[in-house]
Amino acid sequence: MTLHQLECFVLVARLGSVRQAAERLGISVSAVSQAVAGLRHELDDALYVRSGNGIALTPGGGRLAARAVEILGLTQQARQEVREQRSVSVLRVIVGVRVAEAAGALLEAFAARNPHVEPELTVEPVALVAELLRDRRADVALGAAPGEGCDGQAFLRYQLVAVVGRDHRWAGERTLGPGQLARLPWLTGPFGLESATPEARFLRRHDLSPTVLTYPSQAAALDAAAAGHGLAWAVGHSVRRRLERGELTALRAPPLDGLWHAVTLAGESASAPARALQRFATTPLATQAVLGQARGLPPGRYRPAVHVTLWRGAGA
Amino acid sequence: MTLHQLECFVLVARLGSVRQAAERLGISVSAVSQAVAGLRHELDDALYVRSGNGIALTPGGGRLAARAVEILGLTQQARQEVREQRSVSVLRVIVGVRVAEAAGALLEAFAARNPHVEPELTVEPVALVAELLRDRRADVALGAAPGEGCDGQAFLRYQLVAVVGRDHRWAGERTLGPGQLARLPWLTGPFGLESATPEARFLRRHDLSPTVLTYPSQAAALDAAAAGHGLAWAVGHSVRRRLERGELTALRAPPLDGLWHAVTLAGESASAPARALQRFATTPLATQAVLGQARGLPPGRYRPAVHVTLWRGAGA
DNA sequence: TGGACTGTGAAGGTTTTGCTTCACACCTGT
DNA sequence: ACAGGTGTGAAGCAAAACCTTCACAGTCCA
Repeated sequence: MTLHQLECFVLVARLGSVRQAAERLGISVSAVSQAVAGLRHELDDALYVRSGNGIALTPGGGRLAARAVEILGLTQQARQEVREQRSVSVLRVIVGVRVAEAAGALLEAFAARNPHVEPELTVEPVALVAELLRDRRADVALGAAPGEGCDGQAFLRYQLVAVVGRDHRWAGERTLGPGQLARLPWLTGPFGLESATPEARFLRRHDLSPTVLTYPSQAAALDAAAAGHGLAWAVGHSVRRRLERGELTALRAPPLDGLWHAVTLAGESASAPARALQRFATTPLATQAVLGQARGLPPGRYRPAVHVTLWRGAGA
Repeated sequence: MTLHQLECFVLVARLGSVRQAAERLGISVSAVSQAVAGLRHELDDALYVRSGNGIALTPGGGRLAARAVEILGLTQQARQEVREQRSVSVLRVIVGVRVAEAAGALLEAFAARNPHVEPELTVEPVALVAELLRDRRADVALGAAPGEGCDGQAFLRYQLVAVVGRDHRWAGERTLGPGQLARLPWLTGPFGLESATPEARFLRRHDLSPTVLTYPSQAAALDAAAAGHGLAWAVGHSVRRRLERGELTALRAPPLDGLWHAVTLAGESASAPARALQRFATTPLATQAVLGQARGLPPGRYRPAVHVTLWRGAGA
């Protein structure tokens, strides 16, 4: 698979015709056909079939076209990024869903004091975080406890509280045991109940398995809890205001404790900005940013490309 | 720029040493060095500098390494995706932030009746949607009115209402004119106030420019409005329950009307699944899914890779 | 100050890529 | 049936990609 082959194929897929693609590229029809033939052979998929007066992509061809466009877009982006902003380093930070809200404020504060660093935040399943760090897909991980080969620095102790809607029949009524908590549906963020989280450990310890419902975001799961659809675990300080306003009610159950770490690769492998963020996370300034209310930013500060795949297939 | 070159460079960046990269690849040191030299020349950046007993990446080198890992990961993913699930077509759907919540339910309903199609949802700035569709970065766009060369099908009329917190001094008090609305801060989702939205048109019509604050998600902006930080525009039916519960209050102001479309490329260019989704969007079933309360899904249905870039630089 | 080590670059050879031309198979519409 | 179109594959050739070897310039350490 070469970029050249992908370029040819994308054009064929776009224009729906080998001839037109060849014309556009200024080369012969046969050259294009052969480039695609290379892909076809390597991937063992027809990619497209002749259909009447043109071609029609196979499902595999469609998938390849989709990814190929992304790949070519990224190469373009890479070229551009390297050329521009030569003095600014990119710092790739990954977090689990729960840390994500807090991480925004933390990175803002960090970026404000480190103008030569551009943080880039990606949300991933907690279980993947260590692997992504090891594969150099990211420079710093926030949240997960450090795995082997990694160097972690604890920066915030937090409490998870179980919350339900205001009018829930259990609201504030009495002290609830583990078994009772598991009788409500548990409402979670997009990755479901992740096994590395305090609430998952809690379930394992008590050998319980409540119904789990996933929502496209942590905020949506909380809204669903507020609407009375079940129970959600939230970081204490982040829902304090909503509890005060009475939109949510904390259940009388023992809160779960957790500890967030700033993790980098061990030893020499970590970059200087990565170390700097790790150090910064432990400062009072950072703590203040994380604990503070979510504040709006002037426009043009976020450039998110949120990408959600509705995923069919056997669980997992 | 070839994939081979990127592979070499990524390994050098990871291992921090040309020699080790060469060893790992089973080729000579010089071969690796030359591969990188190709990139170096093309991108006009040193990529790394010799530093003591090894190398240190330049900022540009760091950026390239980051993107290169993504690119190589995508090629891997492409290979795998084409091999697996030969019978399932991927359908790339793009939406603006506001449609995003509703689109999840719609795609779920669509996927349930079209087992051979796997929808993939991406959130993009409204202004880019038409361009992305034309560039074949997506198969269907939901929300934006159809541009030229596209084929749009209106499927839902909605109302935007201006909401504030429960205890806001303006809550339910009197009828508010445009000028008064603009005196509050407007709280928006991640892309800020997008010019193609009804509320932006409203502002242009009355030549107003309120303070705008952006939040990392639409839900976060609404939460901020509930907390009294300003005004947010929300799709009427999606906040009905929160209004009933009194968490939010609708201002007495004329609501703004909008119309969502399902847009594909015109004529033959649209794929069969794209057309199918477009047709589906206009059915009562789809309407019901969109208007219904956000419901939780069984775990393992979402596979989001949310990716947020904190972006520095001159506005825009 | 050597010696060991690291990365760079030129020279040279082999393999692969990428292109064109040509022959051919297939579909379409008259 | 036939011409006009489309995509495929073999043959051949020029260009490049890719590798190795070798010479060389820095850096580190005894």
